[in-house]
Amino acid sequence: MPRNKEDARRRLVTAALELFGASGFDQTTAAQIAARAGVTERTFFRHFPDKREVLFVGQSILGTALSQAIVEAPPECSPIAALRRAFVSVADMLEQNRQFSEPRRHIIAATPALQEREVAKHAALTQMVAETLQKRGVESRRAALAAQAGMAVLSYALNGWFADPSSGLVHHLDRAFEELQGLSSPPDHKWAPAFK
Amino acid sequence: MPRNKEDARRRLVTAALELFGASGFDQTTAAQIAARAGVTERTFFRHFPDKREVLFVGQSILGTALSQAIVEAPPECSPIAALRRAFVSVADMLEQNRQFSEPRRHIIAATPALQEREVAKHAALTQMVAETLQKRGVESRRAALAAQAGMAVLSYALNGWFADPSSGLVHHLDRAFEELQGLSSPPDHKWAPAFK
DNA sequence: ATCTATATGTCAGTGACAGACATATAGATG
DNA sequence: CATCTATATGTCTGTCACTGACATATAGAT
Repeated sequence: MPRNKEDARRRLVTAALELFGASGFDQTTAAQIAARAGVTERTFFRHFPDKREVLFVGQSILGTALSQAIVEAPPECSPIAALRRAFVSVADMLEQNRQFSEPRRHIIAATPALQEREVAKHAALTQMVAETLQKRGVESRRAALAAQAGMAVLSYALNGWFADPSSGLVHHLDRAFEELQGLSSPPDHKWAPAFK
Repeated sequence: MPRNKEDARRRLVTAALELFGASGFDQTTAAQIAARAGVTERTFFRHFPDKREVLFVGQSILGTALSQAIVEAPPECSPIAALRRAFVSVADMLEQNRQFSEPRRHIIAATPALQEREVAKHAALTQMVAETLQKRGVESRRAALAAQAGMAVLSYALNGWFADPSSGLVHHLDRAFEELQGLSSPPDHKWAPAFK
């Protein structure tokens, strides 16, 4: 086999992360990333279909893990309950990657074009979750609605966890699902209505 | 005042819609759109920050209409109830634009780059909705969750309405909100659990 | 009739990305 | 050990999205 492909990929991701963090996404050229990684611009675009994509590796891993967990949830689970189990099952993986996703978040937060891509990835993941719910027998459009509500809960929990990592991600997930149930209650108790 | 600006805008949008529909988004160049509209490529990019944006005019109108309706909902409304009122209040506007949004949907459905932009616009709208809910006194992250669930319901209803325009959009909205409530019920009654 | 603000034209340049073709290297094969 | 091969990479060239700088045209105010 030829020159080490995966290593070049890793070098490209690392170089991109560093340059984006230092100079910003728009001010960093694909050629610069390639140069720092010791390859050519053309090689960069052989590894990633476009400049943004270098920041979105590993999304597919999360997707397949989620899919598998959803399928394996007990059949008597409601759609939301199945999603809850799945999210808890990948919490560990997410907590592991925190050191990588932390700087990534800052770069994305500073770049509209990257936010657009992230939102799209989120939507794609949601789509995959919806299709997996269908395999459990959930009707198509109902599955889509459940997936969107569930992924909203996941984002909610992740935001809370990024702000406060001291309590684990699982704890944030529990609270977030309780919030979803409380959403239709009148706004009397102004703060979280459903927990202690 | 100088040459008619708004008219050039409209010609550009029309030309883009026609060319995208005929040849596809990727195969259509910005210069071609400009030529058909009787202006220069440079002028195209003075009216639209990028090539995709020509298909996303009028989103801001919907946003402001939604915001206003949310603020004006009775204070005793739950977040979801406030959103429901707001959606119903813009249903008429949406039904009016159907002839425009119909071909637009097909073009977007055939172009990943446009789907990405649409998802982003959807997210931006959701963000605006969340911030408006906060003005009603809904706590920040709870507002975000409600906005996402609510916008999911809106999409659900719009999809149903596009597939079956015979019953009005308001009817689809009613059904969609009932679906949201039924999401946490066990999957016994396989079809919509909450209505008649 | 002139004057002005604003829309548009013109020109040149940068950078993302793709096709075509050549070259280099790790490992299989003899 | 020499060769051979699949695959990764380099090189070159081209298209197109998008931008800055500067010139020009036009509808309306004076």
